[in-house]
Amino acid sequence: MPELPEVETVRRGLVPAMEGHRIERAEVNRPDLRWPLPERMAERLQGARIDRLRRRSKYILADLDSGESLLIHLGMSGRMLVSGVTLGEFHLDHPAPAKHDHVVLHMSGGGRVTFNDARRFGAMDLVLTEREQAHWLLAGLGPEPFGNDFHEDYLVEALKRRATPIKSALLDQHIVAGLGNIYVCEVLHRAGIDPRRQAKRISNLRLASLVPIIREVLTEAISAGGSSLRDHRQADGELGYFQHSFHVYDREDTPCTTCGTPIRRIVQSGRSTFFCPSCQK
DNA sequence: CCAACCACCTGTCTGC
DNA sequence: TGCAGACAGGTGGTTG
Repeated sequence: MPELPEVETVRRGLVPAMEGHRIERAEVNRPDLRWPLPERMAERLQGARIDRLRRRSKYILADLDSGESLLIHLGMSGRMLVSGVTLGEFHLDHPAPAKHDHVVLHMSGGGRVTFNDARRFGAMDLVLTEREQAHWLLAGLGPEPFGNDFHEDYLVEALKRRATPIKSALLDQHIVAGLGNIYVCEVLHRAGIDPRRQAKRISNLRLASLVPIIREVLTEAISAGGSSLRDHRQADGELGYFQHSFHVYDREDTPCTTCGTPIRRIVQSGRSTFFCPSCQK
């Protein structure tokens, strides 16, 4: 599922079940996700109250009253399913146990959060909240797209000597955190930039234009509840609908919404890139 | 610094 | 229906 808008959507979906509630019991069905779960994770979680749910890049951080934060990454296929809470008029019933339900958090208040991840590229760890910035998974991350550290001068400086294709540069989490394959493709289409172009061969003006475009695309995607590919659902079971707003991603051979030229698919550093060969120069 | 690969896993779809 | 192969929203790592 998860680029920044999907992770943010998941975070918001988890709030009613988790924030302000205690973890009565942590059920661990598989201790090996992408990496082994932290030592004694179930015991360290049991009884802890979750004071706040935050997001950093594509990570969710659940701050516990024990002074630790539970760090969650969804990888490619990870999902967080919420049940046992009432949202407006709808009660979310507990689902039947499913294949790949690796961790289940039983919350006070009757809520339940199920981490399901078929491919097990996802991860969880516990980190001291006040030291989280030094955590090896977070330490190297670039600025948040919506943060004050992400601005035109920063991005121009970060990109203007890079020989790598702009597509690869924007996927690089050291440069800006949170973009993934979908949103990089969409951003470059909106910016009219050829994904194959070397970052350093793009004018400062055009590089700077990426800042507001990145924010626009991500904002629109978050408003839509993210993108639901292949029927992946959000935390409350709802489908995001930003996929209906894609201009290039997963649209190979369909006409460009701007000029009608067929969208092309190429592979860059092992990932599919979709772009309009006519609008993007 | 960078490109090109590999690794980690499972599920789904396509073409034969 | 079976089967092989390609592909999937991520990311850490090695090699040249």
